[in-house]
Amino acid sequence: MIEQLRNIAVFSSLSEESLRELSNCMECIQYPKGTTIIRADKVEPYFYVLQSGIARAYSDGENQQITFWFGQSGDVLFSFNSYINNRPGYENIELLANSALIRIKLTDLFLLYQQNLEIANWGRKIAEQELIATERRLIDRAFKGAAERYRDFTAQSPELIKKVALKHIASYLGVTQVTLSRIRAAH
Amino acid sequence: MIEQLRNIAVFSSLSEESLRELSNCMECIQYPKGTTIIRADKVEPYFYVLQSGIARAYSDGENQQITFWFGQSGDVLFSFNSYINNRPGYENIELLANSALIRIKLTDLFLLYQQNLEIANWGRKIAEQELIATERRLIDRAFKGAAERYRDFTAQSPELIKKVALKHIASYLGVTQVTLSRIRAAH
DNA sequence: CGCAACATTTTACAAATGTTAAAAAATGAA
DNA sequence: TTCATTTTTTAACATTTGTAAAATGTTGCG
Repeated sequence: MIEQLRNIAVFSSLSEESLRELSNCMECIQYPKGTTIIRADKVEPYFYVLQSGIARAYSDGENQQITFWFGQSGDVLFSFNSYINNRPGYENIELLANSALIRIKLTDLFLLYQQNLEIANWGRKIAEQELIATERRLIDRAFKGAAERYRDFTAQSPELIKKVALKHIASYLGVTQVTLSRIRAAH
Repeated sequence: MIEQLRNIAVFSSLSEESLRELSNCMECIQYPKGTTIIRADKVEPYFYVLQSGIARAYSDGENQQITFWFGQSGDVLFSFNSYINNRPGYENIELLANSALIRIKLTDLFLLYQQNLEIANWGRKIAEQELIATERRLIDRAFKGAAERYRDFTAQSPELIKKVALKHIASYLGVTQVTLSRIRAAH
């Protein structure tokens, strides 16, 4: 188990001992494509790491559904508002492929944060990495047009382009599906 | 000093002892309106807390300057990329009013993160709060029109509307100044 | 296969926002 | 105050993006 975890980037910096403590709270689970693992308006009690598969987070609006995150192998996956504020979140997360996940109960994880300095700093770095990625997206929206964001996305996530419906990619990029089609047509 | 810190929300959760350790690394400084305290393309060696005053973070584009953050009393203020990755950042931060700040050298802060469990968790929560605020803005851009974002901004930050140039607020909201004027004209 | 369900593209038109330039208003310094 | 500078608004027009609906393409199942 512990050797297997070493191959997952998010765990690679942890010492043998911390990794063992963390692994005591872990479960491996597998879900089929189409499973919704996190629902808006519920407090989600687990923190997940996606070992294999694809996930997307979205929120429902009046007449639209906005995708604002995609996850791939190695990515961490959690309801921000459940994890941070212990409140129901605004995101649904569904699996777009059969997926293998590791999950950790938040109550266990928070206990570790209060007991283990290395794990507390590990949790800090997870939040920091998510933060810098999110802010980068906000700034990219200001400086780059939709066509450039689409090119960047295809360059950085070629597997997602193949496997994810374009309507989801369109809302992730902040445009309608019609606009994305126009971008793609302009080869 | 320590009593003074207790009144600043970001420090309020810390124990007497941790607060003393942290305060050993602190300096109070004052800068006049107009000072640029953090520059893009420099590694910024300090973490700041704004005791009083107003700050804005912006990035320079080809022919535009995009404001993506405002800070007020009690807000933390740091170059994300310096703090998280020890690399030059993409943001400039300038003061829009005479301001009093507390600063902590990052090298000292990182040492504390490796020594003090409570401070490590304090740093984790700071990143988490910034994360959830940033993600909320990204989602708001998808679900709300520019007029609604402007109304929300005026409701949540009435002091900023009074004191910050509208051109900065326009770019913060993701529209041109002309569009913001039109929104305001439609009372 | 052949159909049904769903995804993607295309078209025509509407609405929102951007661009540029100029006018009006506000600000700050002498 | 007065002048110069900067900010904000307004106007006219161009461009982008959105909306709705139809056409085309794709997928999976009986």
